[in-house]
Amino acid sequence: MMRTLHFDKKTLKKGAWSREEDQKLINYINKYRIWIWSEMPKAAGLLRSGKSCRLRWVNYLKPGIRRGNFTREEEETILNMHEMLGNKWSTIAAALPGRTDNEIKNYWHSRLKKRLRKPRTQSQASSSTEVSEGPRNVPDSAQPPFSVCLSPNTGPAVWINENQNIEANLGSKLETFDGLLSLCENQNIEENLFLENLQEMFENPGFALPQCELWFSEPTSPYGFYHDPWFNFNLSVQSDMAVKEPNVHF
DNA sequence: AATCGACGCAACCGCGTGCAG
DNA sequence: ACTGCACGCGGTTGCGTCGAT
Repeated sequence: MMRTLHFDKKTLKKGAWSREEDQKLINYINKYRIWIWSEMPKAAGLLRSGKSCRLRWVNYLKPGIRRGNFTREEEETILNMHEMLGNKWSTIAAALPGRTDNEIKNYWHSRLKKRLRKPRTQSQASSSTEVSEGPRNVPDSAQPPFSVCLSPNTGPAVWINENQNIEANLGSKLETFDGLLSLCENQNIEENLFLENLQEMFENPGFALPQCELWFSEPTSPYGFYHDPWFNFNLSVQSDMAVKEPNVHF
């Protein structure tokens, strides 16, 4: 066999990437597209490990990567998904088109984590519960009954919050708003604001569920870290990525 | 103007997993 | 079944920047 390493580790360059290195990587990938990371650095004329090349491409050079400030909606998607999933950065990144897991992870550690420790006002935070790493430390009595994830890949799934991220796959796909209503009825989800918003999306001709990923959750803790309406109803729709991105898989 | 600490971000490291031989 | 490599993910580090003193 086997695939061989092409560089002595001692000769590999580390640290910040130069413009020239970036350009070599971009040129190579634009030209050949399909590669084996461990072999491509040599072919591209780079004295880097495949790992380093992959990281540079995935986190920085890949087309479609969005940089700069996170929107409020993105922040809330991160907060809600982190509450449900914990430090599953790649999963969270999949719900935020153009954002990388590394960027989300950095953003979490540098900004959002602190926000969780600082409830906005005294009245909004009735307890002085310290928030730790991982899923938000919400008192059990304050947990919403469950959160729902609709994914074209997995089908609808319910996270039962009392038991922390236990997934109950409902085993059927939702392709219509009526289907969603049935789901909510079956699961005793009360109709409220989020359903109205979802209906608009289902009825939008440009909206095709198989190409979308929806995340939403029941209104969050009454003990509250955030009580604004935009937080209580958080929804991220990932409808445009599959449509706009060329059908190329790296 | 110089120093220092906090912060943000890019990159590295180590580990788990999957796969080929 | 076993071995070893590549890849992807999450944790961590280190450097550059900026603001306070």
